[in-house]
Amino acid sequence: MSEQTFLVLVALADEPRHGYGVVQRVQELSEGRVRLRVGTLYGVLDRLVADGWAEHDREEIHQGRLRRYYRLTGAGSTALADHTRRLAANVDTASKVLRARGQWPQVGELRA
Amino acid sequence: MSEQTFLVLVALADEPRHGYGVVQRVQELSEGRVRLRVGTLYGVLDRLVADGWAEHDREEIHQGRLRRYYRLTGAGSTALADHTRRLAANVDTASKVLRARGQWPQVGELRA
DNA sequence: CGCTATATATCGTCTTCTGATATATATGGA
DNA sequence: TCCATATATATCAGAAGACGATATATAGCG
Repeated sequence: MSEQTFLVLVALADEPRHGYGVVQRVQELSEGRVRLRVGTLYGVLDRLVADGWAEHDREEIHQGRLRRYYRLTGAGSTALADHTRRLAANVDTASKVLRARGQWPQVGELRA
Repeated sequence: MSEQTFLVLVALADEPRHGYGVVQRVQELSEGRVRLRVGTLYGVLDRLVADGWAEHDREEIHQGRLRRYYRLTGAGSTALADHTRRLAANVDTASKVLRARGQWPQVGELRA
């Protein structure tokens, strides 16, 4: 799963959001690192719906503009949890190797 | 950075390895989850060298078969550390949201 | 009146992963 | 002896996915 797809799932896990809202939320969540392009967003959203990980929520007219909301499904939530565990395992693996190279904080080092 | 590229970097950070050795190490590191195809491996390796994240090490004949070793560069090591921090931040972000949905262990829950 | 933000959607291109294929030697079992 | 499997390299076509560009349209601000 790409970082883009992952962050869209996190954004939707928070609460149902419309496309543009997802773009903004992803930017917030990644502290500005990931600026989701609309071309990417709609591709991701379509795939999530096709895979049963997200579904259409309501539609709203907000200040004269249409907002199409999406919400996370149970399967999507489970997939997100699974992937997060996978990422955590990778971080664990990498930090062990990096620690041996002196490129990762030793235990207690941050408190020193 | 894809999980494949990430795990190749981790495999090389450990010690210099040849192509086939990387495939095996990645499988170990991911506990069997990621089975790197050779088509993927050589593409990743070529890109790492082109980006200055890995470089050719020695060549050896081992039991009549050629082994072409690759080693991680300083830039590669830094990139790996950066990406690992990024993954850790994503895990942190996702686990907060999942905890609110009751899909992530609460603090202390694992010890209960 | 024009710029920026909000909001949707599509399309071609590029990068990257996958699966298939090719070649070759060593090892172990039938 | 023969065949399958493991080791080891490399290439190529196809598919998936991200990106940048583009299009359309309204609201708000200067």
